[in-house]
Amino acid sequence: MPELPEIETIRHALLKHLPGKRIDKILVRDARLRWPVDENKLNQLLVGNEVTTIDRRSKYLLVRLQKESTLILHLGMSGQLLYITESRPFEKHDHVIFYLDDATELRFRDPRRFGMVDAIAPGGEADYPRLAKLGAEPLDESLQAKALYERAKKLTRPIKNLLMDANFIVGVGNIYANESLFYAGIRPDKPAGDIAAKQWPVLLDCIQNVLTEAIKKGGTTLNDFVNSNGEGGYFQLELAVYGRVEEPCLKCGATIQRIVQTGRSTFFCPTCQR
DNA sequence: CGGGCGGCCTGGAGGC
DNA sequence: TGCCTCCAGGCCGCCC
Repeated sequence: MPELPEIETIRHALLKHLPGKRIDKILVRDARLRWPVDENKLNQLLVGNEVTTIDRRSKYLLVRLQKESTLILHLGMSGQLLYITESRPFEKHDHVIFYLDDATELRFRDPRRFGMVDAIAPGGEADYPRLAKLGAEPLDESLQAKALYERAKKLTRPIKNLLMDANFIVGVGNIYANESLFYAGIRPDKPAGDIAAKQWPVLLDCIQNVLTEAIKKGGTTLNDFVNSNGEGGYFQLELAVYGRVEEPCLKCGATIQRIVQTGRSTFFCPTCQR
C-alpha cells in the first residue's frame, strides 16, 4: 500500500542505480495490469534511451529518459520495483522486466496487479489522463493552507475522504489520512466544509509532518511494501492510530475507535479528535 | 457538479 | 487439511 513516503523512498533508492543506464530490452511477461501494458509503445519510446533522472508526481514514478520520453509507473496496492544485479529466476508476479546496458535489471512485481506501467511520449505529459486532474502536492513549499480551505469550505463530505481524494491533495492514502487527522485533533467524519479557516494551517502542518517523518523512516511496511533494496520501512512502529482499534490513545489513554468510511477503515481517538 | 459505491485483484487470516 | 469468506485499498467508472 505505497503512499507518498513509500514512493519517495523507492525513488531515492532507484536514483542511486538508474541514471546513466540505458534500457536495452523490455520483457512483458504479463500485460494484465490496472490497464493493459502496451508493449509496442514501451519499446518505441523507451528502448535505446538512457535514464536521466526520476521524478514523482502523486504516487506515480516518472523515470525520465533521453529524447524526453518518460516511463511512468504506479505500484497500486502491492507493487514492488526490484533492482537486480545478478541473475535471479522470475517469480510468479514479475510482470515487466527492464534490461539495462550493464546487465542489471529493473523488475516490476505486483501480485494484485493494481499497478501500472506505461510510456509517455515527449510533450505528452500535460495531456496524460492519469496526471491531468491531480491535486496539490502536500510537500510543495508554495502550497497555501488558505487555498485548501477555499476549495473545501463548501464541501459536505467527511474530511478524511477529501484528504484521500487525489484530485484534492495527492499522496495521502488511508494510513496517512488517519495519522494526520489524529495529530490535527480533527474527527475523520467531520464535514470538510466545517473545518475553520484557522484550522487548515494546523491540518496541513500535520500532513506535512507525518509525511516527512515517514519518509525519514523509509516508509511504512505493513503487508506488501518493500523498497528497491528489498528492505521494509520502519514508520509502522510509530503509527498513532492506524490499525490500533481498541488500544489506548497515545495522548490521552482513551480507546481508539474504528469506523468504516466509504468502505475504508478509519481509526481515531474520540476524545482527542473533535 | 458533488459524493457514494462497485469492481478490479491476490494472498493471508480466520472460521468450521 | 481444505474449503469458504472476508479483508486489505488506489483508482476509475458508474450512478444518483
